[in-house]
Amino acid sequence: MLRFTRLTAQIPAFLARVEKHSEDDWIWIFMDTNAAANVTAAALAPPKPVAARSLVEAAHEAIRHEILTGGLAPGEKLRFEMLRKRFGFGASTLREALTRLVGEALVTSEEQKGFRVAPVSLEDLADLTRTRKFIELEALRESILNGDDAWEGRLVSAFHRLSKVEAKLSSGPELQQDEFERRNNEFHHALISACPSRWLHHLHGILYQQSERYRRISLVNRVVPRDVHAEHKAMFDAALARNVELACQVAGEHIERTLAVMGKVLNAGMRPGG
Amino acid sequence: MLRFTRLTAQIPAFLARVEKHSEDDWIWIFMDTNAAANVTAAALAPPKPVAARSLVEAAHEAIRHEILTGGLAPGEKLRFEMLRKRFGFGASTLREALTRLVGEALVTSEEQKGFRVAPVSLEDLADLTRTRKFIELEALRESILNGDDAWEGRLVSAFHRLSKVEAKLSSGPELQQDEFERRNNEFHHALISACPSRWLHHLHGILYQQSERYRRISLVNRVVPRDVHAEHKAMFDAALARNVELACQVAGEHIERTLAVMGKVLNAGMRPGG
DNA sequence: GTCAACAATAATTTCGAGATTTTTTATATA
DNA sequence: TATATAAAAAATCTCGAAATTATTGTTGAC
Repeated sequence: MLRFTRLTAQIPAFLARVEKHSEDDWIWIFMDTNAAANVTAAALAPPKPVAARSLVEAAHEAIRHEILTGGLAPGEKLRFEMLRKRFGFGASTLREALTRLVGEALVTSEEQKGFRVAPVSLEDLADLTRTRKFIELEALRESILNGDDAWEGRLVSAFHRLSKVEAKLSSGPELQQDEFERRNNEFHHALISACPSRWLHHLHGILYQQSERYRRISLVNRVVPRDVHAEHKAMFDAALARNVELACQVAGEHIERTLAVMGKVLNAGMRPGG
Repeated sequence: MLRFTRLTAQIPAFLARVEKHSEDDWIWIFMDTNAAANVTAAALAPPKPVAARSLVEAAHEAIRHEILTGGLAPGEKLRFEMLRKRFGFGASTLREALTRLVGEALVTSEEQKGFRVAPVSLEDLADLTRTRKFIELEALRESILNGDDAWEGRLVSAFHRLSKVEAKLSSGPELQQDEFERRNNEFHHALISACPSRWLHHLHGILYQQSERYRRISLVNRVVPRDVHAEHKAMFDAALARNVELACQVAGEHIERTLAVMGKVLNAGMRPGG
């Protein structure tokens, strides 16, 4: 855990402010990732709170967030000099953070030639979606069959929290995107949380994070009106009713529809080099 | 690529000998991983040739090999001082190699508390096998449906090479284990190589490497007689005949049987702490 | 004008020392 | 004896410089 002594000794450039909450033992580091970033005059996202136990973890989270939100573009070369200026970490620290991201397939690396943000493509999106559907439906099936009262409790809670932020999202500005992603993740994870297979969860986690990347691209420039809340509610109802076939069918359609929407956005907005 | 200047400048302790083959551009580094290892008087494995483009890659390969073959035991703490003495790499290099292994789930890490070899268990083996079957059969199905002449060629070649080493394995000593694993991998990969999904291949790769670890444990102390060659041949024949259902059934049984054998070995040989 | 060899520049990779944190040991107190 | 606190030891984590490699630019020969 980071203590104040640690933070005062080396305050990296990326730090916006530091807070100590009395409720727990964590130090919250608010990162202003836009401060040193070469972003255009777009609206600045609010600082993302990160409870980091080490600088490598902080660097990992910071770079991951930039990749997911597009601050670091697909295919972009990740030079250490640039990353050092932008985030304020040392070379070895950055290197280890990038290696973690390679393991998550968000970054590619070639020996002696450095790192790049993993590219995106329509083909990859289609393959990813198809594979995720394959994994997620199996996990959902097992989860519904194994779900107990605690599972139902998690599901009800997650659905409620998601519904609240969905309501805000449709009316207000796009400030809530990080929060929406968090709760969306929470809901989808709750659905399959009673699946007993550790490995199925592990694989699903990899694919889900990948698809989050595409989802955020299509979220910022939404072109197709869509009632996501109704889709989530249908999944929620079918799961609680323990109707395996219906739940899988609805979830499958939900994933497919996401592909359709994202496909349109990518197809319209992607440039050859991007 | 490593040049000789690089090697002569810093010859790590793990180097046994260095060769330059004229046929290609690689420098072959023969690592004597037992030299500095605290192994007992067990029979020394022959040096494993590794074509490394960087020291991180060499360290990654070396440690991975030790974990797969049991030279580093499941659950064992991986202290940097020990690794430095044993392999001869610097701290940052080792750190990055371990981070790669964490991405492959062969090593676990806890912030500020270091790295450990990932544990093994009967539960994990059962879950792993079940998940691998799920993924591999789907990939096999798609592969057979999409396979062209080139795929058949790869399959015939891989099966032939595997058969040769299988014959040697049953008669001779256990010197061929690395080679058997390589060709076994080659054969199983050839079977599904016509599956067009990149992500299915990616996920399968993760699971296959994990199961290799358990397989090697059961190989060194084989207790159940088994005609592996016949099983491989049945898979080979069904795949070439484009009989999807039969191939999947046979492959499924093959995976299940492997679980049964490994389960017996683990159950008999595993100690509480190991 | 094209290509190869060479020099200059820029990037990645590696190492070891110092800073920080965790773990162990010692000491005091109830 | 058990518990809490403090000092000592051992481990991890981080940084920046040095070594190595890749890339770019230049020159000269054909």
